[in-house]
Amino acid sequence: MQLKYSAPRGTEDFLPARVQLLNWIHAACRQELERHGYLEIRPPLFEDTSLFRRAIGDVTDVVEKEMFTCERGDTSVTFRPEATAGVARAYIENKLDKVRPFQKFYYIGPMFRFERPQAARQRQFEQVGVEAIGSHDPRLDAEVLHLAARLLDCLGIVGYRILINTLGDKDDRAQYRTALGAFVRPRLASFCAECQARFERNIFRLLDCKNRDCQRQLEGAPSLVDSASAATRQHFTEVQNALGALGRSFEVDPRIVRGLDYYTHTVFELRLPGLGARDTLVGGGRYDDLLEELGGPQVPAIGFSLGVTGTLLALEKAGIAEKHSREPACTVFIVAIDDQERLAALVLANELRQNGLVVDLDFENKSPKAQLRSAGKRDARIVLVLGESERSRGVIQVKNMDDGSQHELPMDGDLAFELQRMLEGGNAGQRSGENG
RNA sequence: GUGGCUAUAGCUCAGUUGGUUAGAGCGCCUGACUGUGGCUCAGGAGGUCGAGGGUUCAAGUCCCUUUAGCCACCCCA
Repeated sequence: MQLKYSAPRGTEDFLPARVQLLNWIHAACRQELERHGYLEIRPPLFEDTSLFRRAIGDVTDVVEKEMFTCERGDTSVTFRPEATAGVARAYIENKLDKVRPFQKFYYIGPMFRFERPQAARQRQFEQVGVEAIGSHDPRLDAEVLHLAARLLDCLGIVGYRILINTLGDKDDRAQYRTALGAFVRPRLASFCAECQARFERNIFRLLDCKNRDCQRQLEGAPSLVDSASAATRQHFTEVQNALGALGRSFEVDPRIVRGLDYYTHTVFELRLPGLGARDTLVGGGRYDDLLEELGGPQVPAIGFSLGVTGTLLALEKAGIAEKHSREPACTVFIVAIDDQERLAALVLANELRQNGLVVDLDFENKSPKAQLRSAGKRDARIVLVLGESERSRGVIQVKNMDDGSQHELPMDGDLAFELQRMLEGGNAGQRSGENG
């Protein structure tokens, strides 16, 4: 069983049943996002490599070792590892600040990161996310965060934790970097090797090290809020108040620092325990300086993204995935008894389809019995049987698959209308089993 | 980039201390009086046991290499 070709590492074929599940997720998210006034935006799947370097940060791992980059002559483009950079670029390029300074966007689509796949982690993966650009209002932070949680709620995911923190502004971070450095330096030797490297590279990353010993070392470390400016502290407090007003419970966790360089002030994660290596379903935060850094206007912004791969895993564990993974049924199936009727069946299917019915028929030259079986497997609610005796009399057998009853209808009447009536009137019975 | 685990039919897996034509369940196909599904019964197709090499009279079973998948680290949705 040696296959000549297989899907590239870290990619996945979504077969029809799974696509149903994805579509359901998309639809549920879309509805909730649009209820909150977010409009869909679709930047390209790849951008100039330099955009990501600038936006995400040159020394982040995402940029250093996870980019799918394509060089062609003197241009270098990269498949987007995340969407914020592209949306920010689009906002700037289209001068949206002149049109309507405050705008709320959402996106749904694939992202690409060249890394080793593992649980809930693929090289091509999908994110649902939002970017609200043009407001520094702490109520917006709360809305965005609440919206992230709402998406999980709408999908039926329960038991997630909301963790929030503030990274303050540039000055806050500069000051905190010094304070944290002063705390860590004397005991640096007792941190893990990776943390020792992080100490030079990005000291904040020490805070979310998974190593227990490192965490213990950090007990009593200063937190950013302590040394932050009054304005930063007030913003953070107001975010928390607004969240409370929305009825969201959350935990303030000073170890939430996020790995992308553009974050400022409010950052947050929604975590669902028990998912494996990556239990963060949603990550996000403010990025008040990013647009300016990319050469745009000085406008603040905030966003999040939800990882669909992890969400799929969560839905499977919760037993929600299965009932949204069924292949769609065809409502009418046409059985041709003899070869003479096969062409007529195709033509009839075409007519019924044009009248809005979901119709299918046999393409494998199966026996009538086998055709019926196919119809049953496809969950057809009505089977039309076309044989010689029907043809000669200008009628067709209409079989109700739910109760097995059968009657004749004239071919020249409004067959589509009659079938519709049967389906709507419940004559063909309700779908057995599931409700809603 | 580093480490661990796995690799047998379409799917989920059994395969005893290496020993005759490699099994099950599900799925698929066919049939059970002429043109009728779901249930039942009967039958059938489908595997060079991931690939390459080695040990042996004999290997799915032991050893080596390799590839892929899964999982973990890093990092992150």
